[in-house]
Amino acid sequence: MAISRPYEPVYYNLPSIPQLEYAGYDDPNAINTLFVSGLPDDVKAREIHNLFRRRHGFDYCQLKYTGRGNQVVAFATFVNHPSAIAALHALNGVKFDPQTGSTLHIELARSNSRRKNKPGSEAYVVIDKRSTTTKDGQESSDDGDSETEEPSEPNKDTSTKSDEETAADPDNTGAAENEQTENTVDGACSTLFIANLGPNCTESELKPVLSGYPGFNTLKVRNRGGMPVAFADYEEVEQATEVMNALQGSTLPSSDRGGMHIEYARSKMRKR
DNA sequence: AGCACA
Repeated sequence: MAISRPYEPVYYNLPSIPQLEYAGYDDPNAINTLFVSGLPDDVKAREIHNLFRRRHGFDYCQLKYTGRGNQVVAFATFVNHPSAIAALHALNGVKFDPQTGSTLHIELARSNSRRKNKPGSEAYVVIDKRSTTTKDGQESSDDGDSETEEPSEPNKDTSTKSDEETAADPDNTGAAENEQTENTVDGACSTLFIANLGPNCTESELKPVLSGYPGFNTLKVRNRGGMPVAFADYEEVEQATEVMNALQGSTLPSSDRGGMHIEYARSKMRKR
C-alpha cells in the first residue's frame, strides 16, 4: 500500500464475534423474558396478554402486584431471545394509557420466567404479593379469546402508537418538510444510539463489531463526562434494526455495567 | 437513564 487512506476499509471477522454473548435462537441461556414496568396500577392481566399476544414468538405472560404500594409489573415470555428483543423494541416506550400518559418501560428480565402451572394451560398468570388481599381472585385465562385471532379489538392498547401517528402533524409551522426522510414516524432511524458502555469502551473496540454488519457507515463515540455513548450510522433503517436486534444486551470486553443498550437515535447522523 | 454532529 503506497498511500495511507484516512479510513482503510475494515473487514474483520464478520459474522463471528466471539467475545460477544450472542444470544441466538437456540441458546438455552438466553433471556426470553421481558420485564415490563410503567404500568398503571389498575392494569389487568388481560391487557398485558393482549398487548403481547400479537408479537411473534409470544409464549405467555405474568402480571405481578409487587406489594410495594400499588406498583404492578409484568413479565412476558417468548420462545426465544430474538423474539423477545423484537417485542421489546416494538413496545418499549409506547403510551400504554393515553389518558394518564403512562409509558411502558420494557427491558430484558434478569432471569427467564418459569411457568408455574402446566404448560399450555394458562395464557397468563397473576401473582399477587399484596398483603391484604381484597378478594379480587380469579384473574387467570377467562376470556374465550385465548385461541381466536380477531383483529378488531375494542381495547386500544395493542397499537398505541397509532395515536401518535394519527396526530401526526400538530404544528408544522415553519418546520415544513424535512429533506431528511430518515426518521420514521415510529422512531426508527438508520442511526443507532448505544449506551450502557463500560467507561473504558473505545471506538476501536466498537468499530470492528458494528462495522461487521451490512450497510455500516460511520461510528462516533462521545464521552460526555461520565459514560461513553456511541452513534452508529447505517445505510438503511432495516440494516440498523438488524444490528440492534443482533447486539442488544451483548457485552464487550470493556463492559462493566451489563450489556450494551441500543436504541434508534433521535436523529440521523449528519452526513459530514 | 444516558442522544451528538450541524
